[in-house]
Amino acid sequence: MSEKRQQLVATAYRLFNRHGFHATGIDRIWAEAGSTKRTLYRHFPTKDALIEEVLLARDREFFALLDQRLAGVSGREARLQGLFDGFAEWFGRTDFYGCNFINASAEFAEPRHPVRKLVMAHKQALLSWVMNQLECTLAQATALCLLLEGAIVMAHSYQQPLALEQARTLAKTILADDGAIMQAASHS
Amino acid sequence: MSEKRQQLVATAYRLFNRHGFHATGIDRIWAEAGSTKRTLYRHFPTKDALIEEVLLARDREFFALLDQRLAGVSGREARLQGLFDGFAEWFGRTDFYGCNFINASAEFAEPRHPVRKLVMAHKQALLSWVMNQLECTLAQATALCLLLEGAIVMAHSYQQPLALEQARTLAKTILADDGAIMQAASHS
DNA sequence: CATTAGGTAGACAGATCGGTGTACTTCAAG
DNA sequence: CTTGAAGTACACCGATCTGTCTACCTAATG
Repeated sequence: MSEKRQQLVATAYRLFNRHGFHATGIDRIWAEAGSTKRTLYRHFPTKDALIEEVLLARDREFFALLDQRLAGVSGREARLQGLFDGFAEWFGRTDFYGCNFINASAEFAEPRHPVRKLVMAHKQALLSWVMNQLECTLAQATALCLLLEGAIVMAHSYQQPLALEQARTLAKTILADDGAIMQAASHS
Repeated sequence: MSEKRQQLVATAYRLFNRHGFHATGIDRIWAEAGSTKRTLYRHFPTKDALIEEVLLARDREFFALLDQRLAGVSGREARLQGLFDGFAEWFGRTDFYGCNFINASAEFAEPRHPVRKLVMAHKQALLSWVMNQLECTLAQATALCLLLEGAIVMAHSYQQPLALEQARTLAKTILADDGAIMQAASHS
């Protein structure tokens, strides 16, 4: 693990968040990372490869943060609260620019594009994570993810981060219901 | 209203959807619209102005489609069903690329950018539209929008359009509750 | 000592970007 | 008949884009 490589990924992550993937030029990334173009291309063959690396790093960080927040917390309801507390803190950050993977979906729409596959893999991983960590059915986990994604959009596009609390209330009823309500609406 | 102008907006809308705003070049827009660069710049001073016009047109079309679907439908529950039916049809279209305004948020993050202001205006309009058309409280409308936005993300980024049916089930309980549940979680 | 990976510096390429200039045509309204 | 708006065709501009090139430096490892 090279130090320059990490700085390049971190800088790219920050710039991609702020300005988007296509609007961020390679030159700005290596310049702000305090590196050179040759070094960047030594580590990443193309810009797309750098984008993929950034998303992979964010995927790891994201789940690490969630795991860390739920570590030692027992009880399904308490763990649900921990999950939403984590999102609340995320939304409150000054460098919150929505979900990187939702944003990536906006710029890479073709289903066969590697970036798009990373998006779907990340979201599928989140679904599985919720199902495992909150010990619920697939239908419940899908509904919970729907609420979380909705809250992200409310925070980012509506600029209403507090809608998360409504999602939290709904989430509690979903888990408390033992899946009775959601089972009927599950088609996936 | 010029014919060429409409073709330019329609083509730009299609290309922006498929490839994103920054990844779509001006040259491709006028070429595929069967026009010329000079004509494009006669109608729109800059590319950003074209983007804004495209979003404004989509905003008008979006609410027109919703109004059309709810025309003549009476009863709050039936109107809610009509709204979700409209979204279901939207998700099923082959040219579904998620919500243009959510996507615009990904590429234009600065709050003072005109495009970003259009996004917030559109989402605020949707919130008001839901509140008026479904005759509900602000808290209920916020929760319903959260469910709709969540369903959009599930359809676009998760590739699970059927999660919309879970949102529909939750939405019914929100409206049936007469706002009791949501009132407690409302902070906005 | 030799090899190799990582980093630096800066030029360079070919393409594309958003946007402008000029000159000509068409056509409807005053 | 004249004016002006709309459209066409195409050259052109400076800037920026991703990516490659050569050449040299440094440090660790075998």
